[in-house]
Amino acid sequence: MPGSRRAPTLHDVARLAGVSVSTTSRALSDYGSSSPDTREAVRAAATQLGYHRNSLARSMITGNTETIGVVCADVGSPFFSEAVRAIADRAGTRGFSTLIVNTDEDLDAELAAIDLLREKQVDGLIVAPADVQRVDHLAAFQQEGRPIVLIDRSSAGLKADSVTVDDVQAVRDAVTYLIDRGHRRIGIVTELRTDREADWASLLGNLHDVERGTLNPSARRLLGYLRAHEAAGLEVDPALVARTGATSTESARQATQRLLELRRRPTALISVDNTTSVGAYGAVRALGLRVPDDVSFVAFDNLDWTTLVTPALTVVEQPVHALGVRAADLLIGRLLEDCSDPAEHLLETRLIERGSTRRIRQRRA
Amino acid sequence: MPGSRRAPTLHDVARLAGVSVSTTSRALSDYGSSSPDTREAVRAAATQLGYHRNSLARSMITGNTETIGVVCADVGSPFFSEAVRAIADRAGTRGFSTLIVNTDEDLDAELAAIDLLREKQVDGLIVAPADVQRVDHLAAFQQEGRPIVLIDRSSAGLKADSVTVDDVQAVRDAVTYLIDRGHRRIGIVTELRTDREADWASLLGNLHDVERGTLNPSARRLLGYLRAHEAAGLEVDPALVARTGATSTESARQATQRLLELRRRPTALISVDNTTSVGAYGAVRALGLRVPDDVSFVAFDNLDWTTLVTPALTVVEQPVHALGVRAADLLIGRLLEDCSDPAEHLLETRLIERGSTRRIRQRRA
DNA sequence: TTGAAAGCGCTAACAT
DNA sequence: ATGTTAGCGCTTTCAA
Repeated sequence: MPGSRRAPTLHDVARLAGVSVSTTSRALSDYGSSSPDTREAVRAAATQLGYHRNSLARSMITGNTETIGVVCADVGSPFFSEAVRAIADRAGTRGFSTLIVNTDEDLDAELAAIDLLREKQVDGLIVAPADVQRVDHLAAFQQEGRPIVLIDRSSAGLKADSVTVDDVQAVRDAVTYLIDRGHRRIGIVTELRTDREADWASLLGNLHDVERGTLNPSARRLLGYLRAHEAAGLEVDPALVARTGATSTESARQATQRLLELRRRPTALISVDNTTSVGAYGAVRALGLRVPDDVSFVAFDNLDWTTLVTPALTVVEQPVHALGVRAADLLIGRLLEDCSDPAEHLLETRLIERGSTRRIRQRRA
Repeated sequence: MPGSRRAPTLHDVARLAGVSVSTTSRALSDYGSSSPDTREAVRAAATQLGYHRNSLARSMITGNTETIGVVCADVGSPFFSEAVRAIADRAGTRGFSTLIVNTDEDLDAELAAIDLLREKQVDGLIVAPADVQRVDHLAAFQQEGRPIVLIDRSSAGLKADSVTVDDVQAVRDAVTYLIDRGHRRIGIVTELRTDREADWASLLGNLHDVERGTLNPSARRLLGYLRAHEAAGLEVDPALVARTGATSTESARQATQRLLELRRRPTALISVDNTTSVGAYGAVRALGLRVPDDVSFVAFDNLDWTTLVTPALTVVEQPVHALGVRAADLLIGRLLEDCSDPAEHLLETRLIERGSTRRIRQRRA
């Protein structure tokens, strides 16, 4: 590189200012004490040389980097990008930087990410774990004295703060909303990656034994769907659960398409996140179905586009920005002082009624 | 924090393995040479202690952190979130971490971001400058021997690689497409922040003197609009340029609404980015206008939702992911070896025809 | 208020 | 192949 001259160090500034390195350090970091005169002189020397502190060296001594790591599935997704935006901003105003790693919900990638971030000496982590049941690596990280805050998911296996929405309740409410409007065949499009989750039928038996923090979000949301049915005394037709195995709109589209081609087509559809919303709505459109005349639709997440389609979609809104801010605040709180017990922080969702659902007359059974 | 015992260092591992620190370092980093036996012993000791290297210490010596900084307006936006996703992934596979800072297109925030990243000793920067005309701080950063790659915008004031699309041409083509289909009153919704840009009428005079790298993207896209008209021998009615002063969909919505309420309403509309697309399309919907019967519509950026509305929108697609990958590769290339002259890398856009434009019969003047 | 000296955890010459 | 030594740039005792 051109102009690759060595960056000026404290030493250089000290020499120019005619004082010692330690005095220079004090004058610049205003810690300890230094006379106004020296401070002035040092500052002048620093500017003259274009000095910038090397925070690596500082971190080596202080033991913290003022950097937090964010580990999530995909910063490219609407959910995480907004959350990360909130995290980075909040952290920034509180003096912390943000390192990002994507995992694509892959556990191995997550392991590697944690290792990397540990080596970079991040002070703490905000994580959306790929699998809330496999969190040993996170526990190990905590054991090293570095706090973790979970976002979007909580884990029964980890004593850590978590910032989530009550998604079981959110979907339960949304499905109840549909049931109240006469819907009896409600399709749900959800992502179930693990075998245990895919075997959701087994959850039906012991619906209430399912602990918090043992299911990933989309499985939890399915649980909300099941509970709504149970509460209404309705059976769930397994055919109405469209499972996608991977995080892709295309996969969701296909699963939804199969659902909508059932002989007894569902009269309503609910999705559980951005991806399934886009995929499911895409399938509805591809089949030329009218919303809400042919099928009612409730989407998860209040994205821009849900107000741009006709009719605008009724959605379950998550306070995404607030989730990020809260996660950042919790983590930094722990870093700075707070030694209270970890807690689960639940933020409120909101069902925003728009035009994509309609009341239907129940057919007789 | 519980379990806050000091993390094991090379020293600890060395002692346990019964060799010197430098041997340990060599064995672990496989640099220099070490016998298989020692390597084995050292590895064992390391695992036993749960040793993890401190890359801060390493960076202090090697002089690089294997970390790149990304400075953009908003990781929460569809464009940057996808670009950042691509950057982080590519960088990750090449052994680099990614620090993110948002600027909201604010120059002061950008200045602060650069300072911060410099202190954190990032090896290089990928930047979407808030103002392509004010890049002294970026030049200074380069002077310190650290490379910068510009993304989404190039700057005449900076000798740096840039990865962009030819947005002038892209919009010019899109507008020409509309003109060819008989449109004579084409509205454009664009963001012009600087006075110079807002005074775009002056650009009309010396259309061809406008250098690359002196206009921000949305102004460049306006330029494409102007050139298309010029090439077709058409006058531009200034009333057809809806200016939004800030990056917000609401601002774009309002500007578009005013445009659509003109006595002589435009027969077609083009937007210049995500924000203006959402805002403009929202205005169309709010006014109850039909696309393309009442107004044709071409959106910039091929977002999910553009295929979910009816009819699906004709769009100008940018290869967002590829922009990110290329930017990361260029930067890392510079970091590793490449000393060639900086270049402007133009990736191709594509006009994807869908159903939102129609051919109209020209009214006689 | 200031300076000298120690050292954070590691790598890189240089000996051996 | 291994150990010794000397730092990287900074903060932080401790004495003066």
